[in-house]
Amino acid sequence: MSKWLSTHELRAWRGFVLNARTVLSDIEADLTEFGIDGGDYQLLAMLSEAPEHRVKLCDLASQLRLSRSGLTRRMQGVVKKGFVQRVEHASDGRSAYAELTSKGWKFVQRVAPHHVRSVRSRFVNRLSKRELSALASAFEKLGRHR
Amino acid sequence: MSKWLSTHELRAWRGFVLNARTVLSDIEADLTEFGIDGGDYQLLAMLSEAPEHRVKLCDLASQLRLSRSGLTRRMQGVVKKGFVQRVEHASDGRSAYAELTSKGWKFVQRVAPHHVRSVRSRFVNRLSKRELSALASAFEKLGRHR
DNA sequence: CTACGATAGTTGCGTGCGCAACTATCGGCT
DNA sequence: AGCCGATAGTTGCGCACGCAACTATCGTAG
Repeated sequence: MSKWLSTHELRAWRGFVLNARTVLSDIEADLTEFGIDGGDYQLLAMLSEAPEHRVKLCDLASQLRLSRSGLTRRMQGVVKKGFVQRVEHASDGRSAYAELTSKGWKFVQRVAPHHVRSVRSRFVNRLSKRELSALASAFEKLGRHR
Repeated sequence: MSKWLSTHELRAWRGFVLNARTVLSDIEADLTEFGIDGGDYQLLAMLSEAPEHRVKLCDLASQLRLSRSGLTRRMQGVVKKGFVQRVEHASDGRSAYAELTSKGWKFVQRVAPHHVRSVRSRFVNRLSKRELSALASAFEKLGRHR
């Protein structure tokens, strides 16, 4: 294991560190016409896929890779927009749920196809099948270590 | 081309969007003991590799995927730390260069091996050769579209 | 030479985030 | 029952960033 990165290793790392943010923020920019940003979309997407459209706040924070305080502020936004409501936990006075409202659910259904097109044109369609499946397994490995 | 993402496509996209930031900030966290963050390191690394250790500010901004104002603030930090000096352009009164000081150069040489170890342990070593080369070509493609 | 669009960099402002400190609640141990 | 560490969520604060507006300079067309 050399002191430096090999050419391949460096290309992968450099490409990743330089371009990852850019791709993400380009795709995020396509959401602004709907009045939300990427963080809001991720949150709504998580709730959409959850049973009963609700997730405990602390679980939501870790699924979204947000700090607890970060999620608190995220929630303020989507609650104010009427897409999510806070539901107190029945038996645990500390916890609460985030629950998709029907307005939020309709909103996701309306926006998702546009977002999917955006992800296709800026990400999926630019990559080969081989690259896509390598990325899938790579980021699953990288995410597992936590 | 379906309205939705296939399983593979979704795994790649979800993995990427959820884990990319985390990996980056974990590696960034390993730099705090040296008193800099990832943005500073990238800037210093760019200068280290440039001829004469100097790059025009506007080129530096685009290489680092920073806005011009973002670079202005970055520069304030590394200049104050004494790692970089600003050099006015001789014949163009608008432009200026960022140039690595000898202190900055020594600093990079000292920190780089630790950073490489960090990148290895949190990124390179967790991935297979196949995944690495797929990532390299993938992010080069994604970066080219701008 | 002058005028004007383009380019380089800075500044004011708003935003999203993490960290640390705080409050409130829970659950186990004695 | 009472205590205490762990857990859930909020708040104050600071930071890095982008956008838009601004200044200064450049280069070119007339």
